[in-house]
Amino acid sequence: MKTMHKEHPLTKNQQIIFDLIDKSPEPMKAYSILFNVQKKGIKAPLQVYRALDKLVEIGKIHKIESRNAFIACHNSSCQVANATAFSICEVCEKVTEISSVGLSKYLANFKDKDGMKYSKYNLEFFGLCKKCR
Amino acid sequence: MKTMHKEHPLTKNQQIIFDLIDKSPEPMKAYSILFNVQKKGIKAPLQVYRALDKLVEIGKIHKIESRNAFIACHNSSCQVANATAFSICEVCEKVTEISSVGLSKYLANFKDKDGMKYSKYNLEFFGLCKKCR
DNA sequence: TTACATGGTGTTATATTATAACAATTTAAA
DNA sequence: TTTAAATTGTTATAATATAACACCATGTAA
Repeated sequence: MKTMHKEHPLTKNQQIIFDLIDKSPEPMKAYSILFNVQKKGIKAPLQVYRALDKLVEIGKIHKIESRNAFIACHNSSCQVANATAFSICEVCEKVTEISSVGLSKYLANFKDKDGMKYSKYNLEFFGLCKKCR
Repeated sequence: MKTMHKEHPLTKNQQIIFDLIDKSPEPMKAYSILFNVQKKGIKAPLQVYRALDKLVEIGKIHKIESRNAFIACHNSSCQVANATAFSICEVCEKVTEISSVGLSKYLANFKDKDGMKYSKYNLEFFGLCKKCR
């Protein structure tokens, strides 16, 4: 067996916000999330950001740093929470999580000149998606 | 001969801001830049952001997306403006630009399942630097 | 030369993204 | 069952970034 993951169930706010992001076909921004969950009683930015922080921490969602937006993890979750790669279309802004064994192996084993080894990485590719090409 | 780059000289604001970033041992944030150049007559955020945008565009500086901070390019500049990789220490926040031929070749040639080819990427590694280990 | 296109500047105002601080409550464990 | 840890709700505010508009400098074409 590889890694053990205690499956903490999500709290109410976390679940509401995860469900919303998970259903979304595109990355969602924090204040758009806030707007969408206000009817469910989540009224303040902090409530959103706290849930987002937690969801990122446990690997259920990822932050697309270049877009300040959040997307649900589609790589069988937690295992890759610390090793993320995305493709981003610069025209339509479609974002796709990349799952390539080759890529993740390569990056996980990458050592720089100082022999520094990394516990985590985030890679964002930019280009044109099929549709926009 | 490989690629031709017309060397547009920097404008006054661009030069002031580039010099500041270039001298800085660590990535600088926009409002810290603003504070530091106010004595030179740059008074508004927009003046800073405009210069930053341009400097990023021409490859003189890079944005560290996960930190919202800017660092001067140390990879003989423009060639790699669209292919950036950094190592970030999660304790002391030291950021170093990675120049690895292997890595950049690997990423430049990476194709995902859809055969999508990318014009650009940004990679951020996280870990502990020598000092902090 | 004139005109006109392009890119840069200066300015005010505002939008967007994110956190501080504090009190109350829930949950999980010891 | 009391204690520690995490979560919540709330108000206020910090930090990051852009919109809109008027003006100016420079290069190019008529």
